[in-house]
Amino acid sequence: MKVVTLEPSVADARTHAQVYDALSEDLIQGQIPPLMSVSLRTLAQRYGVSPMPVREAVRRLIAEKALELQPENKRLRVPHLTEHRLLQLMKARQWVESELAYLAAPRVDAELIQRLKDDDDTLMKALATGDVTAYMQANHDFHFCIYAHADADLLYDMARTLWLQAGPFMRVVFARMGTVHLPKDHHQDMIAAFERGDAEAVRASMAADVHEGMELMLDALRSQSEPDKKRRRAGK
Amino acid sequence: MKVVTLEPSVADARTHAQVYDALSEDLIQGQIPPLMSVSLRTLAQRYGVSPMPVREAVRRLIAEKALELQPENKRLRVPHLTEHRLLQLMKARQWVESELAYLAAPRVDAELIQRLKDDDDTLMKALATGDVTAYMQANHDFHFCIYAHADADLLYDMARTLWLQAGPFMRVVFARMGTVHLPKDHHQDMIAAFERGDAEAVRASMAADVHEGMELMLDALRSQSEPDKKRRRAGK
DNA sequence: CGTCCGGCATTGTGATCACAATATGCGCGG
DNA sequence: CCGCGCATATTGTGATCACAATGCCGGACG
Repeated sequence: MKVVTLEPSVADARTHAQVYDALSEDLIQGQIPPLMSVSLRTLAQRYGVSPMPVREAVRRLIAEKALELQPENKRLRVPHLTEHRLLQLMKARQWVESELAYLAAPRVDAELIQRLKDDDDTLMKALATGDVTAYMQANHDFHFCIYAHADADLLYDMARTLWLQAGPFMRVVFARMGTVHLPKDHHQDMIAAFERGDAEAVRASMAADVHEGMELMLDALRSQSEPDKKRRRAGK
Repeated sequence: MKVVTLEPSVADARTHAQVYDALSEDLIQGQIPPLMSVSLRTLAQRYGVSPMPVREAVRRLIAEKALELQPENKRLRVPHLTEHRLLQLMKARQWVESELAYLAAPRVDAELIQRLKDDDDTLMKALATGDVTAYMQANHDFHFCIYAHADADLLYDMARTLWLQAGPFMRVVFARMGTVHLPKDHHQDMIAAFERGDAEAVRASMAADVHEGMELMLDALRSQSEPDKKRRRAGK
């Protein structure tokens, strides 16, 4: 596995925090597929640090259910999403993220609007070119630069945790879909609602957007049923 | 600080998990007041283990925001609840816990009903005698034996995390109130709704119960304003 | 050729040590 | 009596080692 230099910008930050940031970004972007096994020493080597800070970062990610410790194996891996769990994720995401959008609505400024439009642009471009990574990135940025304006750190962290859980599987789905399927652009509606200052419409758009995205994942989960039990390993 | 032997029943369980369980129970019960400083070595001594498993347990509790690492000090303590944060906690608790109650409604059996009645009994007794600890315990049991029936582990864990954050402050408030103030018994309504199988009524009762409890905490937070800046230490 | 089994490598966990940063407590000077 | 500064203790963090448990791989046997 490729060695990644982890954000040398803030040398002051604690190592385990840097590892956490790097690892969680990889997970949200879906760089590490579901059921992939990882190990403390492997990750330590990957990020060029000792196993110690990795243990702390991983412990936190386990608490956030972005990683799991298999009870029988006691080995570390990226969790698999069951339909049952995905349904709960959908409910939670719908409430948390529509609430966040609702809270952000009265606080948006022209700068945010422009940024949202730009993000949506790059998102559409990524869809056109079939660049899954760019799509994931743009979609993430679109949502979270809204949430950052809600001035609600607790809800923000809840949303982040939920994305952390959905991330790996989201990547798989969108990669499979080939980015062909673009159901309807709730993002445009949302931007328009922001410009009108219509908080309720913003909330509805966000709920619809999340619902549709998760519905896609749900379909993919149901269709794939039981084709593969492949347990990919971390080694190069 | 008193030394606590941590659940010798399951000797197989990992030490850090036992420490986590013990520590989180103490926090939910409000045994450790807000702004109390703790330290890895102190806790290790308290539970009779080495600092290592404590580090892991604490790391998880930090992730769940039941503990915080002061950015300036880099020292460990129980977080203080601001009004801003408490409002978010209230919103989140209302949604998550009323949803859990709603999901549990069709799954209740006679046994659960009886247990809820018993719990409510001991809760009333605790109120009468002014036993804050017993009240906290009974109230916690009442709520979570409902949530356990919802078959929704993700939402259940969200609720647990929210209680973890509210716990220490809840204790302070109820201790101050002297358990005198008993606004209205939503628990009775809820039990009745469970017996009727009226899921919507259950949801409403739970939302009202949570709302009222948090409103109490909100009042207490506003009234106390800025009386004390005491920073209690962990030492005996 | 298939299957079991035995040894080796790798895993997570816990303990202990080192270290820089900070708080704490004591004594001195005012 | 009160504030201030310095020495000491305590803190979180990271590194390294030990160990039991499990996975993995290869050879031997049927």
